[in-house]
Amino acid sequence: MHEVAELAGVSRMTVSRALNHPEKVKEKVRQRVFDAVSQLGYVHNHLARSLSSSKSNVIGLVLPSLENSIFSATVKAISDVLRPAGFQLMLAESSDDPKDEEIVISNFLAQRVAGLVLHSTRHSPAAIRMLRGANVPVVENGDMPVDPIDMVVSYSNRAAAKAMTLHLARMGYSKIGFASLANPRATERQLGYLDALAEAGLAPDPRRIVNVSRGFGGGAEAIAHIEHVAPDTDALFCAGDVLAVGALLECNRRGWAVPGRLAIASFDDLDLLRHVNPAITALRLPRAEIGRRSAEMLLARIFEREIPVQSVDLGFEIVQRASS
Amino acid sequence: MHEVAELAGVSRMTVSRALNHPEKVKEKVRQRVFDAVSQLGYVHNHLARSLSSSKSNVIGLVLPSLENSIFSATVKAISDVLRPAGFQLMLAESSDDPKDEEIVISNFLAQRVAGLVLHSTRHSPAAIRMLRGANVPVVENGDMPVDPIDMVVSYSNRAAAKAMTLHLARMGYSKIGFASLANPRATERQLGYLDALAEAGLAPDPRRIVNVSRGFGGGAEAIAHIEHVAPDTDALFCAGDVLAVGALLECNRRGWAVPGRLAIASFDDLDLLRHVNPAITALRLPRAEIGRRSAEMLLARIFEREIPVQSVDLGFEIVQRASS
DNA sequence: TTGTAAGCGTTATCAG
DNA sequence: CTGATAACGCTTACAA
Repeated sequence: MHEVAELAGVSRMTVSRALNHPEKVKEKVRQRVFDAVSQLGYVHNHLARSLSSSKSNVIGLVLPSLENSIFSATVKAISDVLRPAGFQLMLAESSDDPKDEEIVISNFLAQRVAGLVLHSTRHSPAAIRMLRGANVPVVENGDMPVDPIDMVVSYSNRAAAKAMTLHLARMGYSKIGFASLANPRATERQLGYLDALAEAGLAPDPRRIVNVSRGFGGGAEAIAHIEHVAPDTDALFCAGDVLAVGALLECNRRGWAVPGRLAIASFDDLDLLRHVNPAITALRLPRAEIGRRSAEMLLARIFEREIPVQSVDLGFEIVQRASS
Repeated sequence: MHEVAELAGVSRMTVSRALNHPEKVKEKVRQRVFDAVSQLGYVHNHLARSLSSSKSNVIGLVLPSLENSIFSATVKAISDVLRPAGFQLMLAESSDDPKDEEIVISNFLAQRVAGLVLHSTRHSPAAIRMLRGANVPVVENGDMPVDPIDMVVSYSNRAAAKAMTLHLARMGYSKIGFASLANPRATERQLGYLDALAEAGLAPDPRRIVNVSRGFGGGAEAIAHIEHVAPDTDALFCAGDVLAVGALLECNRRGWAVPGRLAIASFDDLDLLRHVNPAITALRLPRAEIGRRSAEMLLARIFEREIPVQSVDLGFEIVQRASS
């Protein structure tokens, strides 16, 4: 920057201003500075800038898993809002483990991120303490938390699962099964499923609830479980889209009619669900909208604009298709 | 850090040492420092650390698209190598546009990233100049580049596509079509497809080459194209896994026998390909290995260790399944 | 509109 | 093994 200043015949301060607030520098000087910058191939040092101004332009995002395609819509949406504002995205994985999340958060705070998006609502006490102490804007994403740290943009897993189960019940299915996964969001969904059974006056039957592994294979596991343990199950609600597709493909393989032999419904609506045969009934969740709103709320807070609400429940939508 | 030093009764320098090189500080002092740190809830400032030491602990990753699930295996693998080494991952999207990539790279350089992974091999001249000038370790990923910037970990799109096409030819298919996408990797794959036709003595037929849109819908578009423009096509090689699944599902919908009416093969091997009916023949690419090796090479360079090779071609594998 | 001086929070360097 | 001092490259606050 020193060299740029010399070449442009101004002080370093003027270079800084030309770079950060071009409008505060006379047109002619600004041009000289920009010319010098490109002539010297000067690259601004954001580290020094952030340190000096105590304003960072990095946002941290913590995802339960980097392998899950479900989150890519959220990531993309966040990134799309951040880029034009000149912010960068830092990514890390919590593996749904509060201890791992705590480490990741502490690293992000050490990087002095300007804001944080956490795709989870379960945090270690230490993590919560750090976040509150750091006075950094935080958006939580994965569910509607009971005791939010700061801002929230999400939907309720429990309410959504309940709505879908009730939908199946209203369509006449009375022996509804649930294929679950080992993560806190799936656990909430299972509670919603049970809520709905109670409300619909259907007796819950533990034989119809099965925990399976992630991925398409999990869906096949669920079908095998139904066949052996509760063959009279007439509908299967899957805690994840990939599971639902796996289950459907397994039914196709076995020649089970869907929905004749078994109806299938999915939590979350991947594009794929519309393309399989039959297309799968699903909960459409506003993944992209969640990312967009999260980033916008963060930026609003960073620029000290008013934010209308601290907590946004974006809801969900049931998409009825041929599989139920 | 000042307060930590006071509470521990040492100088700031000793705190810094206790944090960064614990072994260089007497056990007793170290303990006092750590106690003070947790008592005060002190969070190390990596910005200042990086500025002062001119060593950053952030790696930048540029992906063509944040929405493509194909890349998640690479991201995950990179992250898994980086975390234990204390490095963070910064993410950005190039949209396969060299101009966008240039902006993203310049932002990363402004953040003083310690290294860069570029999932692309086409860069703007300005970007190349910046990278060379910055003297930052770079790994290129999406293909084997003709003129690498620095290090390379990849496979050859052209060679892989050629191998798969030859494989189909050897199986007896003689009217092989190609469903392509509008990105540089798909373009290379198309060249490989043409290479193979030439080598197999099959005449290339432009009617059998179709550019489709991304996603499952693109696969259906390809099938529609074949039906109307080149109905005697006996095998379809898809430039992407999602395309291949879309094509297969569309065949199922139309009642086309696969591979009887049309064989299908995929570039890239998603888990899903094994679960559809019939399972789809695919090229298995070492996505995770690419991420792992890329991160390892970057770290080796950063720590000034010897790297055995600058450029690694990890190859590919043909997985023959029921669809061909 | 531009410049001067001080400092952001850390670490490199060298002395003790 | 520990401490004093001077950077690191920029911006804030104020002065001209």
